[in-house]
Amino acid sequence: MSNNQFKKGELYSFITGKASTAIGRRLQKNFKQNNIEITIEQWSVLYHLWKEDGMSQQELCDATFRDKPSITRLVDNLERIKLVKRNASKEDRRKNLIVLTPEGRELEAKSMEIANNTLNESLQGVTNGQIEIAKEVLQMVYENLK
Amino acid sequence: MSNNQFKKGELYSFITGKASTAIGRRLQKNFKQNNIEITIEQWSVLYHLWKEDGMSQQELCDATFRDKPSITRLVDNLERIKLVKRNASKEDRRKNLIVLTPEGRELEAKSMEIANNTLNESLQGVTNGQIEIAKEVLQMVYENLK
DNA sequence: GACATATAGTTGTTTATGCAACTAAACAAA
DNA sequence: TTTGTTTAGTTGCATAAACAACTATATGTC
Repeated sequence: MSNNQFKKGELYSFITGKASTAIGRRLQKNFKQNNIEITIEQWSVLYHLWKEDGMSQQELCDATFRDKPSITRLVDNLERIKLVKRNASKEDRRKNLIVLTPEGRELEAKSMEIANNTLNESLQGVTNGQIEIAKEVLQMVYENLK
Repeated sequence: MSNNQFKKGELYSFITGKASTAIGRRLQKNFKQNNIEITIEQWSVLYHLWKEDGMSQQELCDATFRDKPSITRLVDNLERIKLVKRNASKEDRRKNLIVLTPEGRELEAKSMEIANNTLNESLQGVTNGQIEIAKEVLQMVYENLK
């Protein structure tokens, strides 16, 4: 702790500033330039549905680190622009299963390509080892605060 | 790039999810528990004013990685709760110099103590070296995307 | 079965963000 | 001085977040 002290000051700007979300904003910008009219928040939901269609809203909360109201509204908006649909679960009538529409499924290929390109652009000059450590730190922080 | 590919998938959740802002949210929670009724975004502005009072809004934009409308509104809110005041610059009448009120200055000691405690809590088990690398990665990403 | 409790999701309110369009002052060139 | 450009800041609009309060269904216990 005492050892960390002198380094912490510089961290505050990153934590409270917008630097940590720079990639997300660039991703959204690149989507727009390619006529993909969704927000990164919406994309983060679609991303998990592409891996596993028909997740419940609660599962989407856990996957995206968001709370329930946030997911409710993201799904609202995704439903409004017809990329997903809420299907009532037959096993548990409290649950909505969120399923992709054909339009929602169609977005995967192009948007993943843009995402990969954006990530390459963002991580230029960053080594694999550094990425691993940065990920570990984020994970540990998240675990510490859970 | 090709080398990074397999690791990138796991990154998307962090980038688009809320894990990267977990410390900020915990900080805000800890403020509230100590009856400090400000948001972390407001705190991020105050933090820079404590180091240098009388910054212009543009300087606050650069320091906090925020755009001008964001700072306009953060200063609006900080002025409304009487923690800062806008002073018109005499040298350049386009500029507002943002100065702390006595109430604003008073918040520094207690909130910095809470921030330091929160950071210690968040970074438990993370070594200095790891913190350094995580900071470097964030900095490089930010530079890459500037 | 009846009651308490946990889980899934929604709604209301306040604050912040991203983007584009705007005003006003400063500066530069002719 | 006039005209054009840059810089500082504001406003409008849509989306998202945090938090608390809410409804409805499921589950566990007696």
